[in-house]
Amino acid sequence: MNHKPVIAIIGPTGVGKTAISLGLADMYKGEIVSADSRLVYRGMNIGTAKPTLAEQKRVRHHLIDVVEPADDWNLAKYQFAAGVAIENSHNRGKIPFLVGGTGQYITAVLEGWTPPPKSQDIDYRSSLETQAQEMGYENLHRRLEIIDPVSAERIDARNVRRVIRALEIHHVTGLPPSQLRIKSPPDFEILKIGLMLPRDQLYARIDARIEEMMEAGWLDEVETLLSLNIPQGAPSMSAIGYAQLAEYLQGDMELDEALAETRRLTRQFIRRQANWFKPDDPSILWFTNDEGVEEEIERCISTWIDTVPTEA
RNA sequence: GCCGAGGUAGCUCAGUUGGUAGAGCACUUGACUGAAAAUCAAGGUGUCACCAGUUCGAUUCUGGUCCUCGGCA
Repeated sequence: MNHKPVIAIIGPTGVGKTAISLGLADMYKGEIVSADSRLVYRGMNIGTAKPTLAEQKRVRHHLIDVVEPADDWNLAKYQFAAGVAIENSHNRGKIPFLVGGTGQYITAVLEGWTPPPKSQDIDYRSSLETQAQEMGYENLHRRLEIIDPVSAERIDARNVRRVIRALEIHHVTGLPPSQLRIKSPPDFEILKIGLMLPRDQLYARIDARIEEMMEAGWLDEVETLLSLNIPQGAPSMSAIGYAQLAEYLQGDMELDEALAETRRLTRQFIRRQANWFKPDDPSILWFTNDEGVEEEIERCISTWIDTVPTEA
């Protein structure tokens, strides 16, 4: 198979990506490759709005439930696994639908980011974290200026996490990180479908969805996670809502406050997500998710498929 | 009804010894190449309750009015 179609369904949390992509994947013999940094964790179902088991059965899904909440997960692992999933779908003659709300993951896959292999050194990283606390963030940034002025220019000194990552890359590879920001775009035929809704509608949907999650037993889910003794600071437990409900369960916050905080953080998240995919991006076909969108998108996909070069 | 406290940004409040005002949060925008639901940055906002007086000038001082919250009847 030499034509490699990939259909990306993008949009903020709560806009309705899951429902629509399920219908589309059904219709076009697709498989869903999740692009979501929280759906990878087993046992985090309700609060992540993970597709149900029935839904996962209806259409083949990838990159859901692939690690434990205590495990390490990152962009490099995602990119590798997504690459495999996409290739396998193609080999089966299926169209992979890249669906999710993690802009970094989607962009990395579609643009073919190639971060240096094996550039992680957790010990070095934590020693820098200690230094940042003891000597201040300016100190680390000054060091970055010396080894890589280009990165130092791009990264705000106060963004300690990123300054440290840049120093870490240099420490492991011996090269300035700015020279390692390479893209090698994959040879996919890409269609990007964007789903959107006006902010106020989106916010209202989110508020309602949080209520539904609570009724569905979100608290119990968080309680179970707490019983697993996940290490402090594990990315999984930094998920919106999970962190707040954990605080409530540990007696550090009122439930009302935890839920209000969750709504607030979700709204901020929606705005941050919007930075990855802009309404004026000519490579994205945007649709407002109201009555009849699915038909509109189907027409659009059908037309597009006809233009994809096929094997002779 | 009396006594006390107060009315300043969407919210919680600070402040101006008289020169028309500011923090946090909310909200909006942006960055992002191995934590990304993470991390970080930038930004606007006001009849300073109302009316009058003193003053070159009042949100600030004085008087009155209205409203809110306590306490007492």
